[in-house]
Amino acid sequence: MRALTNARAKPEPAGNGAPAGTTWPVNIGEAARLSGVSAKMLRHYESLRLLGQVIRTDSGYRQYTEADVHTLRFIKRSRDLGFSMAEIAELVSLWHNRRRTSASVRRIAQAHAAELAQRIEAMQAMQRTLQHLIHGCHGDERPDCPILDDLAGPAHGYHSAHGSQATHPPG
Amino acid sequence: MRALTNARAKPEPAGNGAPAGTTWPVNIGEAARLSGVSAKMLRHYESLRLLGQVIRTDSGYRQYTEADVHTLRFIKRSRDLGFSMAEIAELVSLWHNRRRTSASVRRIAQAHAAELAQRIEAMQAMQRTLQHLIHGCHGDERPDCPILDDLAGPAHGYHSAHGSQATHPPG
DNA sequence: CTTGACTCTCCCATCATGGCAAGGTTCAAG
DNA sequence: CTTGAACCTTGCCATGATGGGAGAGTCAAG
Repeated sequence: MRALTNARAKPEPAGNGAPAGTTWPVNIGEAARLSGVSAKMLRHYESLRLLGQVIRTDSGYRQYTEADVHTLRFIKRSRDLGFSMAEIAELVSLWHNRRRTSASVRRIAQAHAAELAQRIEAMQAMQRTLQHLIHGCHGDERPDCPILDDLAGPAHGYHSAHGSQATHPPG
Repeated sequence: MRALTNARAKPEPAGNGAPAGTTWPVNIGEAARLSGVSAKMLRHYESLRLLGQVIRTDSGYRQYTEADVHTLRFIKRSRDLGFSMAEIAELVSLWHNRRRTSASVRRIAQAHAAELAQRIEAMQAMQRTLQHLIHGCHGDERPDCPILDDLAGPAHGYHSAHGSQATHPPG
């Protein structure tokens, strides 16, 4: 038992973005290399139904077609833009659906961008406070430290903006 | 068996930030309320050795002192600034150590701020690309969509910045 | 046939957090 | 004293995306 179940007969010329001498379909390692996604993740994505059913050889090896690898690149690029797997599942589905509307795609992107903006803002708020605290700390060998004062202080929510007093845990 | 192992005898006046009639020590629920950290997390932090050993009643209930709650507020504030638990462990340790140097505290804050900056920048890069793609998508009922084109395209790394062509999965 | 590279499936870990279940404790009201 | 509500306990499982590893099977070249 070692004949391939599908394809592998004709070494198609490959016109996508793969190295010249690529013969399709490819094993998981090659698919990983071609798509920039780890083999581990390929299996994971498959379990999430992002790839449709991947064909197998008789011995159970996964065989990825050009279309699969193209989809994997799509997924990779989407991940790089921060989309969640759920969102990517939608995007892939829309990509495959020729009766999609660009509005539905745009909606997903917009929602993601909005959430991204929110997270960025939250992190920037942290950043601002941190910078303020860092700026106020002399950073020498002495123990007095406005950073600890702020973390410990009841000077809560805002940055307290004045010199340090006692900064030892009570008790 | 229901006498308390420790304390609870004298209702100390409480001079920290707790509601007026608070008698120390308090149960986990009250400590959670006072610190803004969930009871679940209190147990978790304890398992991470952030609190020292919390005292118990004979029946096993945790008893939090004012100092404990103060530390919990410290932790909460640190979490709100995005510090990891590992970093917080260090910060708490420094806070308790009166031979600390402010430099060591500052170093931790600085490192965190730097990582934060990096993550913000990465997200902003995503954001920029997304905004660009969203901007280029008319968002109507037609299927043509530069967003999908980009995700699918070999126009990789950058934003391709021109109109859509074929955007169907190959095969 | 052996060897090394590759692949398979499972299970576990991350990090901070939440949820649920089954059982014990406390305390006030009846 | 009993009962019930509200609280507490431990323990396990789940998240989301990813990595690591074990143990076993497969493949191609020497």
